[in-house]
Amino acid sequence: MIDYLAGLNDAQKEAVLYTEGPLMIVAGAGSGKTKVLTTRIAHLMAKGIDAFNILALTFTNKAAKEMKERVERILENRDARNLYIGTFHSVFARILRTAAPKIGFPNNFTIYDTDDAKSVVKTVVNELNLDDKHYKPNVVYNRISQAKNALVNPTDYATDYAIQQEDMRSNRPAIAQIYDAYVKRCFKNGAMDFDDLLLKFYELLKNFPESLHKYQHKFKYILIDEFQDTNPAQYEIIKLLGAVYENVCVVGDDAQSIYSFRGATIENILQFQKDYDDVKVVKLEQNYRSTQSILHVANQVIKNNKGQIPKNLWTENIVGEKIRLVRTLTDNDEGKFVADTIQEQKLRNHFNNRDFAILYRTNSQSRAFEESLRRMGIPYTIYGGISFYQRKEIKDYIAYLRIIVNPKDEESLKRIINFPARGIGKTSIDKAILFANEKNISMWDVLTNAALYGFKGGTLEAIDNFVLMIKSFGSMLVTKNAYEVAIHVGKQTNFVKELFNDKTTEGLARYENVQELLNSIREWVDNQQNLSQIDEDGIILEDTPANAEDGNAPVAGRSRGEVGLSTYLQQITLLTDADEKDPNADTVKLMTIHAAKGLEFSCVFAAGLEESLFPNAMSINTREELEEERRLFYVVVTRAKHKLWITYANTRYRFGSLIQNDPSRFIDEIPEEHLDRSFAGGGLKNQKTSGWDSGSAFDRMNRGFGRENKNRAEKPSYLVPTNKPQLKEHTPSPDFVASDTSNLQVGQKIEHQKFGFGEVIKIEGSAHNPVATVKFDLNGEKKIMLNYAKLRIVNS
DNA sequence: TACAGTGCTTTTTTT
DNA sequence: AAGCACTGTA
Repeated sequence: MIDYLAGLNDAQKEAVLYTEGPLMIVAGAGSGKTKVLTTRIAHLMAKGIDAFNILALTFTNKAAKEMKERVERILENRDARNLYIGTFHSVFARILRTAAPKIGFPNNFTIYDTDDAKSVVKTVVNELNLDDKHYKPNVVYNRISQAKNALVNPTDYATDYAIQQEDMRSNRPAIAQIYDAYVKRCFKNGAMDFDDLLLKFYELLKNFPESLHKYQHKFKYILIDEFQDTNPAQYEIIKLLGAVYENVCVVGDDAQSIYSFRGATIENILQFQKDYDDVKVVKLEQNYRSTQSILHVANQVIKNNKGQIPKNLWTENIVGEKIRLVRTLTDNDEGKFVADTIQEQKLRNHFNNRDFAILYRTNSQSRAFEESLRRMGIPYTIYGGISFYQRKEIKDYIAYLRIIVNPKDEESLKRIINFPARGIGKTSIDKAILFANEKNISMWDVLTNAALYGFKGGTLEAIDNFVLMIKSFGSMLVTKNAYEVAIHVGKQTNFVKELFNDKTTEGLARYENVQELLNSIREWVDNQQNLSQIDEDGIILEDTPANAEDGNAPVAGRSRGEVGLSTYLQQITLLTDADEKDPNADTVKLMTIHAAKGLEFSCVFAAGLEESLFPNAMSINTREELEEERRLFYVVVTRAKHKLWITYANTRYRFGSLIQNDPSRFIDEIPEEHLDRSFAGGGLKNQKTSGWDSGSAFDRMNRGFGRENKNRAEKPSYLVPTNKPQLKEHTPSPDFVASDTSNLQVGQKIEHQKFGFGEVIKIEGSAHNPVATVKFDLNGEKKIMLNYAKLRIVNS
């Protein structure tokens, strides 16, 4: 083993060597947190602790994978394969896979992703005869999720005064009822949602002393990553697991707590110190990642938050360059600027694509960057957005596989019972569901006795055939692996053929996606066969590299679980789109700031620094929300190693119409001496010419981002006029004040800060979201969303 | 029953 | 701008 302590600073060493008793590591951004965690694990094992007794929990698969790999690298052997390193969700899911019957769930329980869960909410809302326009699945599901994360069960929910007050205030008094029905329905379906994976594991520990005892003694050493993002459910689980040995090591940074919307509470950091008498606290304050400039900016901004844990993050790195603050006229210009700058930096400074990240607040911002990067021929990868497994055709295919494993799963059953069309129409489906609800049995139970429930003729025949088919698939589970079953299903159901026969472009894409799914299942089976090993719980240890020579052959005598469909389904639901992508690929990375937590890049573009976008309009109502936005800003700044650009646009498209935003308040919090302001794109004030091709704009821009490109012959693309109508800049009246536009009428004259004077010629859209069409004297007709735009009514 | 056309909502962040 | 649900038509 290599000398793992070499290269650690004093604080890091202390955190590694303090192995017994509760330990809290306050790890500033870029302070070597992962290094400490992985070294600590290596140290534990060097001391002779059995890998089977070490549990490390992370929030993302990515983090788990990295930790596993780095421990292996330090140990230089394969002992790491026996460590429990994984996300909260995946580790608990694996344990629940064997323990589920104790709490009334089948071993083969289905894991519902967020879409599935919302679909169940919708079903339940409709069955309760409530209006799903008012009880929006999104809203209701979030509420339920919050409750679960706070360990509030339906009964508590219904009787908690504060919660009920809140639901009354939003005029949704029936959420308690929906929550109750939702839980019952999931139970009936033999399904757990993401939150249940925590909640049910907690219940297992709480209600079954023998289980608690077992895992308390199994996990003698516990490590928790990103502790600031744990929710109460996770906290209580950790507390239970660690209660005997108290060897609990938590690592976190209160300044990077950005998941409170998902139920995380910083309180856990304080609670941790209360729950154990003698918590050792180690602060990691030396930053190895960023330049001094970047770090100063981060430190200065976060100072505006109240009540951070006092710490002094410092670095020995060079001062570095100033942060470039770039204003553009539109979101598209912002995209062009970024793509152009990347191109230029690659040429001048020999960066690779992978050195760049474009980070933003919301996923919808990716489009402008995507377009401009594509136009420049710069390879990029977008993280976030819909994952492969969320595509409709993939979800449908997987619904078949789920039904085979767990026929009680009504959500999946409804998806595929009539696709491909087999003569079981909506009327029949509704009837079956009705019977199921009346008798409190599953829809599948109704279908298997269809004749009993009065189904007749062609419908009865169709149902019987369907049931027979699914049952025949089910009988394959014992002898066939996931791939064999999946292929068989695709053929027998005509699912693949149906897609193949659709020769439209989309149909072709769907067919290819399904082929890709099948390939990935085969790949998974191959991998599992090579390297799976099963521990005494029957829990499969994932991602353990093949190593036939060391005699660790897969444990014999088990069912085909390790390559079986059930295991496959369990793990793909917990996969996110980030897990499908290679982080080392030489591409520019595009992702939300949330998704970028824990990552670092040489060059970072923090985009869309505008009021109402960042900080987001949804999060400026309370001090707590705003501070979380500020922490988010702290996170994005500290992702950068060498160069940081902060960009914002004066106008951008939202829901198809233009809106105008002020620069983010966070920009004002950056010390001016660290900033290098510039402007990219046309529309300079007092500029008479209409174009973006004016020399002065170009000069200004040059001054803006560096002298290097002075000799540049060609104008960057965003300075070249497009065939779009040019915006004629308007200087707002000195007395410009936005008017109340709730009663805006057709025919009224208004002034817009950017577009100038104009007349309202149409008002459409809904009452909550009115859209005015305005004919501007200078700039022609534009659609303006009144909820966002600032207009001054000139006359009435 | 299927689908084409219409109108309405959506975008905060995710395991 | 786009996706979704609803409606009316064939």
